[in-house]
Amino acid sequence: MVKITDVAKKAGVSVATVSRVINRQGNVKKSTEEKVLEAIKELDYIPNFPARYLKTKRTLTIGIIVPDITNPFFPIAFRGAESVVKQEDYTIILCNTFEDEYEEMRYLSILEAKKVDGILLIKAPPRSGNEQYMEKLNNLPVPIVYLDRLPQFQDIPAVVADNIGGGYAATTHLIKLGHRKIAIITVQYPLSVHRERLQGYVNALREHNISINKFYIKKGIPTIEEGISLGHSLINMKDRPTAIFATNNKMTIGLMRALEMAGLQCPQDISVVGYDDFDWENVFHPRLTVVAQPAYQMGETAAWLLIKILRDGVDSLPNKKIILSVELKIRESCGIYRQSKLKMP
Amino acid sequence: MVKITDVAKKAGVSVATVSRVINRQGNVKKSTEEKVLEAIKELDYIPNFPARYLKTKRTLTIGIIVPDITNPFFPIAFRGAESVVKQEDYTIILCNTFEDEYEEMRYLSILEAKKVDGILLIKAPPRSGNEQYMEKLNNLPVPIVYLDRLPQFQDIPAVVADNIGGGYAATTHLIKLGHRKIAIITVQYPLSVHRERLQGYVNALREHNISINKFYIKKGIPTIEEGISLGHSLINMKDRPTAIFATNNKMTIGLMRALEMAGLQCPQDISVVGYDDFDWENVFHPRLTVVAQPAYQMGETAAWLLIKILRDGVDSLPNKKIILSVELKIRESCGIYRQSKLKMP
DNA sequence: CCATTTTATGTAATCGATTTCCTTTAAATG
DNA sequence: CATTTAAAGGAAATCGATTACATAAAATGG
Repeated sequence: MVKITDVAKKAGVSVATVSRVINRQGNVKKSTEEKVLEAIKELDYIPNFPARYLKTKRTLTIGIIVPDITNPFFPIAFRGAESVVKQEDYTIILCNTFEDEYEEMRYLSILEAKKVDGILLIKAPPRSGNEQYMEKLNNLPVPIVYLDRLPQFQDIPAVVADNIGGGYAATTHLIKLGHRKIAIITVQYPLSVHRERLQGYVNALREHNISINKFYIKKGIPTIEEGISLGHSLINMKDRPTAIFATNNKMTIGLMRALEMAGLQCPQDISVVGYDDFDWENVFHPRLTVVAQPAYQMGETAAWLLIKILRDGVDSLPNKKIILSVELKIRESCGIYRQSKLKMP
Repeated sequence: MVKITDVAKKAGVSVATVSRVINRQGNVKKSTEEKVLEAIKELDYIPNFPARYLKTKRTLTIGIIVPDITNPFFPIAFRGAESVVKQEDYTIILCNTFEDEYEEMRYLSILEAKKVDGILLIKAPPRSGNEQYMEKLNNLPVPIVYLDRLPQFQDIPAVVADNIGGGYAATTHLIKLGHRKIAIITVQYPLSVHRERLQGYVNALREHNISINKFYIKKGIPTIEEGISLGHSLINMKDRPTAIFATNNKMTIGLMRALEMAGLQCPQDISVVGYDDFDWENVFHPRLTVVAQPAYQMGETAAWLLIKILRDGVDSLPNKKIILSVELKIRESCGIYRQSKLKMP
C-alpha cells in the first residue's frame, strides 16, 4: 500500500508538505505543489482515512438507522439524505433494526465505536423498562437527528411529517363522502407517528360529531400479514365499517388482500385510504387514495440539519424540529357511501 | 472520550493487558480479567475502530454499491447481505450510483480510502472508452464480489440469477398460450443481465420456429417513463404484438401505465409478463405474471462469498460464479391468444 | 545592503489502539 | 528445595496520517 512517505520520497519533499498539498492549506510553492501532485498521480496515492481520523477526528461517514429498508418509504428517504451528504463527501453506513430497539442499541454502539460524524435515526419503538437507553440517547457523544419518528416530546433535532394532518385529511375525506362508520388500522408501537395519525383521525370524527367506536380502532405490527388479519376482523364485524383508513403502507397491502379474500370490491363495497405514495399505486387497481409523505424531502432535510449541526453546532439551529406537510392524493379507492349498496355479512 | 489507557489505569494494569482481555487472546489471569472487564463497564469503554484499524488492517466494514436503492430489488438483496455479514459484526456502507459508472468509480475510490474489508458490487453499465477502469477493477486491493450483474465473461467471484432461464420461461409461457407476436421491452445497457434475458427470449422463439421481428425488440433505460414510452410505441405499431415481456420492474410499471392510457385491458387485449416479484404485485390488479428472482438469497449468497474470501482467500472458492434459479409466477396478466378478441389499432 | 517580515519546508510529537519482545511471577518437576 | 517451564503482565515500537514548532529561504522596506 502506498502511503504518504512514499509520495514524499518520490516528490523529494517532507510528509508535512505532502499533507499540506492534499489538504490545500496553502504555504506551498507552486512548483513543489506540482511535484507533489505529480507524485500522487504517479503512485496512485489515496490518503488512508482511518489513519487520518486519528488526528482530525472526522471520518466523513454518517450512520442511518432505519427500521426496515424493504419498506419503500425508507429507500426514498435514504436517497434524499444521500443526495445532500454526498456533496460534502460523506458516506453512509446503513443499519436495519427491524423495529427492534435492542438491534438499534447494538448498531448505535457500533456506529459510536466506528466514530461516525453523525447519525440519522429512525427510531425503533421504545421497549418499556429501557428508559436508561433514552437517557443515553440524549447524551450521545455524536450528533443525532431524528427522522420521521419522535420517541417523545423533546427538544431534539428532528424532521417529521405532519401526521396529525395526514390522519385528519384522510378521515375528513371519507366523512365528506358520506361515511360514518370509519375504521382505522394503525400501528401499536409507542411512537409519535402512529399516535398522531390516530389523533388526526379522532379529531376529524369529533369535529363532525361522529362518535368514536373503539372497536373500529385496530392496532398491530406493521406487516402485510397483520394488515390481512386486522382487515379480516373489521370485515367480519356485525356492524362492519364502510370505510377503512390504514396508516401504514404494508398494512394497507394486507388490508387490500383481506378485502379480496372476502370478495369485497373496493370502492364499491368498502372505501380505503392508505398511507404513502409509491409509483405502482397509481398504476395498478384499485388505484389507492393515499396520504402521501414527502419521503425524499424528509431525508434531504434531515441530512441538511445534521450537516448544519456538524458544521456550526447544535445551537446554531433556528428551530430544532421541522414538520413537513403531507398531501392527500385522491384516486379511486374511496366511494360515496350509499346505504343500498352496502352488503352486510 | 475514554480510551484504553483510562481503562488500564482504572484496572491497575497495563494497556497490553486490557487489549488482551478485549481481544480474548488468553494469558490473562481470571482475576485480572475481571478487574479489566469491571473497569470497561464502569467507564463505558468502547474500542476506537479507526485506531484499531491501523494495527489490525481490518475495519469490519464492507461496501455495497447499488445502481438505485429505490428499485425494490436492491433493498431486498441488501437485507439478505446484511443478515449474513452482521453475524460477523460487519457494518455496511451503502452507495447509490444511479447507473452511472463515474459515480461508481468515485464511490469505489472512497471505499478504498476508507479501507473497507470488501465490496459487493452491482455494476453500473460500463461506458465505452473507460476500459482502463475495468482493468483497475480487476486489480483492486480489496476483495470484490459481483452481484446480479456481470460486466464481462470473466472468472471473478459473482452471484447472479439465471437470466437466460428467466427470459426463456417468460417467453415460452406466452408461446404456450398461443401468442406469436411477442414483444420484449428491455434495457439497453451493456450488461449481462439484459443481454441474457433477451437471449432467453430469442432462444424460446427460435425453438418454436417463430421468426424474430426486430421491431418487437425495444430497448431503453430502466425507468417508468421509458416503460411508458416504449409501451406506447409497441401499442401503436401497425402489427401490434399480442403479448409483451418486460425485463425490468420499473419499465413493467410504465408499460402497464401505457396500456391503461391506450384503453387496453390486460389480459383481455394484451398479455404481459413482468420481472421481479414484490408484495403488491399479488394484491393489486391485474395481478402480474412475473419472473421472480431470489433477491434476498442473492444478497445472502454474495455476502457469504465475500466473507469466505475475506477469511480464506479467493482461491479457497470451489467455484467463483454462482447462478441462482428464477421462478415464473403465473398470475393473471396473460391470456390465451384468440384471433377474434384482438382489437387492432 | 542589511534587518525584518513573510513564505516555504522540515522534524518530531501525536492520535488510540495492537503486538513483539522481554521480565517477572507462578506452577510444575525431579 | 532447586531448577525448569509455563503463565502473566509490562515497556515500547508501530500503524499512517496531521500539525505544532523550528528553521531556512525569499520578499520587503528603509
